[in-house]
Amino acid sequence: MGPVRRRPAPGTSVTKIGDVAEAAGVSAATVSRVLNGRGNVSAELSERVRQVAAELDYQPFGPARALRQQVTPVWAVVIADIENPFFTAMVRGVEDVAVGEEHRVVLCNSDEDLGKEAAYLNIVIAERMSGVVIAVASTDESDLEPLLERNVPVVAVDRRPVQEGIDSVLVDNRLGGEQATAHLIDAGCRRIGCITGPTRLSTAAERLAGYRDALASRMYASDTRLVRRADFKERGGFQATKALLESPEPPDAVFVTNNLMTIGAVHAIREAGLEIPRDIALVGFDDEPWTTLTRPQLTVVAQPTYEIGRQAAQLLASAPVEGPARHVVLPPTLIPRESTVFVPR
Amino acid sequence: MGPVRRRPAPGTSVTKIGDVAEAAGVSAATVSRVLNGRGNVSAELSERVRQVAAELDYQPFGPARALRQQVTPVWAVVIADIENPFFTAMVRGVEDVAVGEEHRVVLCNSDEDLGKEAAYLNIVIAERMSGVVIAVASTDESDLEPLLERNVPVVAVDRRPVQEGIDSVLVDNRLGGEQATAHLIDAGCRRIGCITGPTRLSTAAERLAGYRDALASRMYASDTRLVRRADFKERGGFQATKALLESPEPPDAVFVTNNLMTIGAVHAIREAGLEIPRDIALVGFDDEPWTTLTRPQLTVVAQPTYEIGRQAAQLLASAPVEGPARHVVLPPTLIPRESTVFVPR
DNA sequence: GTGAAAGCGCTAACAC
DNA sequence: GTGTTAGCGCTTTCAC
Repeated sequence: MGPVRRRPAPGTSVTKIGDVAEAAGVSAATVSRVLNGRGNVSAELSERVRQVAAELDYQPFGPARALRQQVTPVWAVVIADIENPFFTAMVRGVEDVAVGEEHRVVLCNSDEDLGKEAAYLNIVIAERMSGVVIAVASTDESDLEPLLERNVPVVAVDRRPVQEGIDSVLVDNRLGGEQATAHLIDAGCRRIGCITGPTRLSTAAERLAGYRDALASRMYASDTRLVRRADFKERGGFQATKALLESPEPPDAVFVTNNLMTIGAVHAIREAGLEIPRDIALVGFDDEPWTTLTRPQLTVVAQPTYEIGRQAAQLLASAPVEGPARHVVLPPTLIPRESTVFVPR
Repeated sequence: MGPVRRRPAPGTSVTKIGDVAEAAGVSAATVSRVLNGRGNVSAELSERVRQVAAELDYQPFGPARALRQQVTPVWAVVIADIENPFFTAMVRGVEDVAVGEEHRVVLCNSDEDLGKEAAYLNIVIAERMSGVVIAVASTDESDLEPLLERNVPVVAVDRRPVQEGIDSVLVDNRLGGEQATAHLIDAGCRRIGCITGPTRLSTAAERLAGYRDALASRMYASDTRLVRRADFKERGGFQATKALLESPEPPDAVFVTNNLMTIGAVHAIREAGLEIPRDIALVGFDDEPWTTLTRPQLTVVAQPTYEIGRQAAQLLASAPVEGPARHVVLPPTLIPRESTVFVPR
C-alpha cells in the first residue's frame, strides 16, 4: 500500500506565462519572445526571464499556442500493425529525424482497419498536426483526400495509395519478388509456390508480380494453383501454406511474402513432416532477429526499414507548397541463407 | 510523377463552429451543446444542427476545446523500447480499453533513455493529457513527480518505480524467475547460469531474486560467477552468454531473463558449438511467435502482455481523486518446451 | 430551450 | 527593445 496522498494540496495551480512575466517584472509578450527566441530582447532581460521561468517550472500550454498558431508541431505516424516489427523499425527512422526538426511524433495503430484509420486521420485534422507518415490500410480504399484538402503534408510509406500527388517512400517490391523467385529457380527449384497478401495492398500485388516476372523471364510456366492469398498474418500464412502442401502437386519451394506469414509457413512445413530445404526450399520477406535462429537459417528479402522511415520524415520536413509529388524507391536486398541451399533432386 | 496540385485553391478554409451555427440559423452555443450532448436542445434543432455539421464536414478544433476545458482526452503510453514486442503487445491492451472510454492513445518511445523520457513527460504536461501508462526507464531515477504534482493520473507497468503512491500493474517477476530456475533444477541441471538485466530495472532485480530463491530453497549454492548482467538487448545477451560459456566452469543450463537477450544467448550457444538441451538447457523470458520456430523449441516464462495493458488502462479510467495506490500483480506462466527436456548426464 | 458574452493561455501586430 | 492590445475557436456561465 502506498501513502494516501494522490493529489496536490488544493489551491496549487499551474504556472502561466503571466505569472512568469509578473515575477520577472516584464510583460507576457517579452516572456513569449524570450522563450521562443523571436524578436529582439536584451541579453539581460532574456537571462532574467529564463531564470524565473525555470524557477517557477513554467511549461507553455500547448493548446493555447496551437490555437493561436493554428498548427501543432506534431507528426503522426499511422501504421497498420503495431505488432509487426517492420513498422516499428520504420518508426525509429521517423523519430530520429523528427527530433532534429523539433517535431514530436505520435504513433497511431490503424490495425489494418479502414474505420480506425479514418478516425485517426480525423484526429490529425482536429489537432492540426503538421504532417503524416502513413502506411495505408488499403491501396485503393484509404481516403487521404481530407488531409490534402486541408493542406496537411502526407508521405505514404510501404504501401502505394492509388491517389495521385502524394509523396511516397516505397521499396521496390516487384524487384524483391523477382529476386526471391529467381534465387529459388537458380537453386534448382521447379515448382515454386507463392504465399501472397491481400489484394488491397500494393505490396502484395507487386511482390506477386515480381514472382511472375522471374518465372516468365526464365520460361517457367506460371501455375495459378501454386499461388495462395493470405492476410499477411501468421495464422493466414500457416493455413495457406498447409493448403498448398496438401494440394495434388505440391511445390518444391515457397516464396512467403511477409515476415509474419513466414512464421506460419515454417510451422506448416514442419507439421507436414517436411524438411527445409531438402523437401522444400523457402524464401521469406523482411529480415528479423529470429530468421537466423531457425535451423536452417532463413533466406530472406530484407527491406531497409529504418531508412524508409528516415527518408519519409525528410520528405515531410521539406514538403514544398506545390510541385509534383516526390517518390523515393529503395532497393530490397536478398540475403541468401540455408533455407535455399541447392539440393540436387 | 503525380499531378502538380498539392495545395487546395486559395481561399479554402476550415469550417468553424460559427459557420455551422450560421448555416443552421442558430447560435454557436447551441451547436456546441448539440455536438457535445450537453444541455437541453429540442430534437428538431438538434437534428438540423447535426445535419448541417455533417454537410460542412465540421471538425471541432481540438486545441480550442482543450484551452477551454484545460484537458485533452488523450492518454500517453510511454514505453521503453518500441522494437521490443513485449511492449507493443501491451499497447494493444491499452488501446482497446481507451476506445471504449473515448480516449485516444498516443505512443511515446523513451528508448530506455531518462532524457527522452523526461521530454515526453513534459509534453504530457504541456498538452494537459489526461493520463499516462508508463514503463519507466529506471526504477529509481525516473522522475514522475512532475506528473503527480499536476494531478495527472499515472499507472506504472512492467517496471516498479521506487516512488510511492503510484498505481501499478506488474508481473510477479520474482515468481517467474523462481519458476524458470526450479524447472531447470527439476530437469537435472546442477550449474545454472543467469543472464540478468540492468540494475536500474526492477524486473531484472526481481527475476534474479527469483533465481536465487529457487536455488536456496533446494539447497543449491548460489555462485555469483554464474550470474551475468547485460542490457536486455540481443547483443548484450550474446556477449554475456559467451563470457559465461568461456568461463572455467561453464554452466549446464542458463536462465535468460528477457526476450531480446534470449536471441543473443541462442546464438552464443551455437557459436560455442554446444547443443540445446544436450550440452546446455535454456529457459527464456517472454513468449514470442518465434520461440516455437527454433529447434529445439524454447521453454519460456510467458507474461500476460495484453492483459497488463488492459488492466493498466482500466486503472487509469477509474483513477480516484484520493486513496491509497492500487497495485495489480499478474502471474507469469512457465511454458515447458524442448529446450529443457531432461537429459541424463 | 436558446442566445449573448466572457474568457481559457498564448502570440503577433501594432504602438511607443 | 519592450509593453499594450486583440483575437485564435471553443464552451460555459448568465440572462431571458
